[in-house]
Amino acid sequence: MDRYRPLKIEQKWQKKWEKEEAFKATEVEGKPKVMLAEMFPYPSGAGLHVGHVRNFTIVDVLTRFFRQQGLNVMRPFGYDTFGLPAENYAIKTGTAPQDITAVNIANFRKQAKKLGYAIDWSREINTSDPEYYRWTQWCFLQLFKKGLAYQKESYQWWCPEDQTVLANEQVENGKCWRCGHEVEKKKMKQWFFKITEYADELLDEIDNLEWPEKIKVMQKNWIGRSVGAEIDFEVEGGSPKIRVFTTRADTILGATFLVLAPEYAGLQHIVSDDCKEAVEKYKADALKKSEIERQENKEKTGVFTGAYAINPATKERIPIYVADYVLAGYGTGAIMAVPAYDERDREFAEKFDLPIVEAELIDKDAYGTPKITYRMRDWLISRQRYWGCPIPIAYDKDGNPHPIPEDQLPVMLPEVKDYKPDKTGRSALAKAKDWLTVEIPVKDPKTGKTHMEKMTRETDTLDGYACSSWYLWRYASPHDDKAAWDEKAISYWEPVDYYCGGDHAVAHLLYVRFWCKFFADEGFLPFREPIKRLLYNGYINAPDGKKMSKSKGNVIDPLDVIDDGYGADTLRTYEMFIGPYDMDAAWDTRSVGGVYRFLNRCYNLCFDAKAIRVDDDKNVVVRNKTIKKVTEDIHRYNFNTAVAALMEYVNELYKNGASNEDLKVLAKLLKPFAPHLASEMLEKLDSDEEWPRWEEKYLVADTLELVVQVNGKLRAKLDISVDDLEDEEKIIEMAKTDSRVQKYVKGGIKKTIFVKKNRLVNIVV
RNA sequence: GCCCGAGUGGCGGAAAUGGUAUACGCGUUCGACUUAAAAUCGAAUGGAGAAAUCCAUAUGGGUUCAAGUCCCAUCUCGGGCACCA
Repeated sequence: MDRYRPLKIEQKWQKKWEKEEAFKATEVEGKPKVMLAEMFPYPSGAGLHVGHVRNFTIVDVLTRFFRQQGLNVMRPFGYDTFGLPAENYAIKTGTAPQDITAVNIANFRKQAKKLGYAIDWSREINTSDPEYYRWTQWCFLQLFKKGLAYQKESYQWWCPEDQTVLANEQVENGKCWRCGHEVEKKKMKQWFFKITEYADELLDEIDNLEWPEKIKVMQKNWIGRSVGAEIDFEVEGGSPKIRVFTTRADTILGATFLVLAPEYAGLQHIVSDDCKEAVEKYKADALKKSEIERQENKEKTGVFTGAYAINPATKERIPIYVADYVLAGYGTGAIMAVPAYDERDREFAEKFDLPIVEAELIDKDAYGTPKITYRMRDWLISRQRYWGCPIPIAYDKDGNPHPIPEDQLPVMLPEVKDYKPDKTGRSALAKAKDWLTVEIPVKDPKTGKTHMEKMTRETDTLDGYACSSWYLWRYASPHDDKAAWDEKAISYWEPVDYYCGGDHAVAHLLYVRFWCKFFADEGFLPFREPIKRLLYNGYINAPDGKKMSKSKGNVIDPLDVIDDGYGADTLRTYEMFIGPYDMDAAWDTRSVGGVYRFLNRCYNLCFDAKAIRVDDDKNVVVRNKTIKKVTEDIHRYNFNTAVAALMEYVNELYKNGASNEDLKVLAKLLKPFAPHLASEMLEKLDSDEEWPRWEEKYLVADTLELVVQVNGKLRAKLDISVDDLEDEEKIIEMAKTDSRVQKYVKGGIKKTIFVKKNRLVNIVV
């Protein structure tokens, strides 16, 4: 008998699948489809890590499971290639990011093939391919046309290390999500997408999604809808009114002062002359403070403006302060302080010795107009970096932005020698002098005639999240040169049925939803939510329970596991067996060996002819139970217990022998997890791969085990026939008279309880 | 501080709906095969006890014939948000 040689088997099947294009997906009218995808990876130089393998294997198990059930399945693949690591490497070495990316993609592709994934390789996409980003630019122009891509001058997060602005979602605890450097606030003119336009729908539709509750809550909190009111306060001395936002308009009788954010527009008109110096100094200090300092020091600070407002409810004169605990970007940047009802206002009042009035509550609509405010801000999308999708905009001599005409797309990334941003705060694109000027057709509003005008190109590139906001739709027609996506193809395949990832809970997963709603409104998409079901998988940590990292030297390389002789099937099956897919798990090298032993046993069962037996009642029951358990477990994403059920089945077959049908079923159920070995087995058994069905009538054996409890404690187990289960009196009599039960019930029986479905009797004494 | 999760053997973890706690795997121990080792196969394995039995699902209460599961407190760990008016 030949022994199990994973690498040999795996090579054989991978070649076959490649040659046959075995997983190519085509639309078949009227045939039910399933589309699955993982969050496409950033192809780093380090290659696949065990986290990728977990993520991709979950998708692959479902892909193969649905294929075996005869559904029309699409499972594409792609690479999210724009981003800082490639650019930083380019700056350091002078190598073009295009070249580095090509090498990394080739490596990722080779590794993914080595894992035997059922990918339709004709649907491979890459966001930095001009054929792809041409359509990213097209998407931008649609948003621009509708005013949802716009420029605004305001204070923005700036990373001094990476020399670029960042979106709110990319600032973590006051630090840059990429390099970890502390971020600063800088007043700049930047591009935004108006995601707030869709805040209500993004919030309201969360409840209808089959997504993990955790992610839904995070998105809800991120959007942060507050229902309240805006109230105008007159300022003494004829200064413009101050409008505040509050969710507690009913507490207005207790409003004893106003507070403005340091960045409040029009602050200079309010401040009295004798306070000007102090206010200016406070404002300058506040802007200088880093976000970390602001977060760490929650001690209230502030300064009096010298001005007073009139409380419209009490008609009292109340002082106006400036303090950095009021945020410029939220509400109106001004609040009415009610120290009796708000903890922060009370702290401030106590520190500055301001009155705290326990006033009665009034009708909330008496003085304000209803207003809804969101915590979410518009999405800042311009980056002062080279390695991103160029923004298809040019400026005329007055600095007005004009869209690059669609027929001139793509705006190609120019070739440059030095990828470093220059000191002016502009990206390296500014160094491509020839590229910088462009002629754009402009329509004269008076004559209606079109003439060509020389303009200067935008040198910012798009946030990488823009590129990943529509890639799922590109999968429907990945080589389409007429449109970003084909209307017919997309209405067949999408929305995506299963999307799997372990990151981007708010950013990416909110942005795709936003773009989907926009393009649905424009008539380009026939659905308003892009992802039906989301599987959010956990991390795999090092054996010591800590995060894997190069510096700690605790990284497990999945390719090493394969090449050590365990093979891809063991690696895949192990990562499914490691624990519930949505929980973090620690790598255990010895357990990998356990899974290998299991697959080895499967191999031996199938290729050792001595094992063959004929079907009888007993193994048919076990077989049907296993089919049911594995099928239901995969439907519930309980991949770990599905593998455990297969192990139990194999143990049973080892003990009692396996029939031909037993082996076929084993191979079919195993295929989603260990496709190479299962294919080898099915070939030997001369069998198709069709997913087996179980029959309820085979799930019941003739004799059953009856559990007898006394006061809820297990005291005896009796063998009874199936027919006896119908006769409650007989069952209870059998239970009572059993010798093991007898000694506990001498004092008399109060009552008995019979639970038929659990085959259980409880005797209460 | 607020909002989510989660605490079960030596370890990773099982147990939809309250109904046989500890499936499956690792580890450990013993046995078979072998000159020997590895591999493989078989058996045992929550704790205490000679046994009958008793005690065990973070802790303390409660509901119930019956609680890992439901309710109320408390503790610990992980994640998210964090002056959002």
